[in-house]
Amino acid sequence: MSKTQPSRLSAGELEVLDVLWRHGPVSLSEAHEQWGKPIGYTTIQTRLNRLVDKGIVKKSKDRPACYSAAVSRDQVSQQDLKLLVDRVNDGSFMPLVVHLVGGRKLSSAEIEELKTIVAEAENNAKASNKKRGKR
Amino acid sequence: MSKTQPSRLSAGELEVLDVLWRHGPVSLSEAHEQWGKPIGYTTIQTRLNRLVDKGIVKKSKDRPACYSAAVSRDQVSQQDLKLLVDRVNDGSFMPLVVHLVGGRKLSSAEIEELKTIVAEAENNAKASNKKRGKR
DNA sequence: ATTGATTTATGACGATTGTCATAAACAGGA
DNA sequence: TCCTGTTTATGACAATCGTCATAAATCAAT
Repeated sequence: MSKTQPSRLSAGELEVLDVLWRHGPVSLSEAHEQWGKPIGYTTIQTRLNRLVDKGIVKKSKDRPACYSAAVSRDQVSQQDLKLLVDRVNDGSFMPLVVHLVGGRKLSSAEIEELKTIVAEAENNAKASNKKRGKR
Repeated sequence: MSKTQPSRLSAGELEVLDVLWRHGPVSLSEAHEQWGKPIGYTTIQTRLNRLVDKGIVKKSKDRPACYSAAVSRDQVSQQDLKLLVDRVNDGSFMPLVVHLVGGRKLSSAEIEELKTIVAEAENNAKASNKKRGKR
């Protein structure tokens, strides 16, 4: 009875979460104001409540109820990335790195960070080789 | 009249594509054989045909018809990655790189490749700085 | 030509998602 | 208390997706 296919959030669900991520806990009417494009009031209500049912959004008991994200942007991001690697890229991740880093203008700060990341990865590799008695 | 939300393929759709990506053009029965887990024959038929309607899979005219992917793994991967960056990560990509590279054992070949990628990114940055008259 | 096997075409059904309209509840002021 | 504006609860409907069963069409070997 394991879980079924862990699923990604739909584009619409992400839209909702995005509002919550940007403007912290909000009431339904606030969410509606922050929405940006035209959308029915009850449409957001329904979307929010469905997310609440899924446990992805928290709803306060008070009135007007406050909705807040129960998952962070990073959590969703990492989950999605994992799914992307596993389901689409058949486990390989380098193509993703290439695509992320290539064809994009990087700031020097970003380049520095990348170097750090790679250096760390290198150290890890060396360390684990040592541990296993390789050299 | 722009496009609506460009949508990601569902987990099930990716399952179908994965078979096509692995075993080139296949007939329905071949697809069914390659499937792996138990699934109804016509279920695959329906899935395949729906993908054909979407233009994501090609169906040959002959009989038995041959189905083949109309999009590559990389195309889907890149599209998905873009959506992930835009919709979930609000445009920022470094967290994704960090997550991809960190917490994973890398081979020395992969580390070399990463260095190359970073070096290229660095050169690009320098080049464009030069072009813009900076230094 | 007949028949048994293979391949296709259709039609269905439930769950999910996106979209709302209506209606019911409630809260604050006149 | 009664009215009005706000907040919630319900119910609906269409599109998509996953799952198949049936039935029709076609092929291949008698």
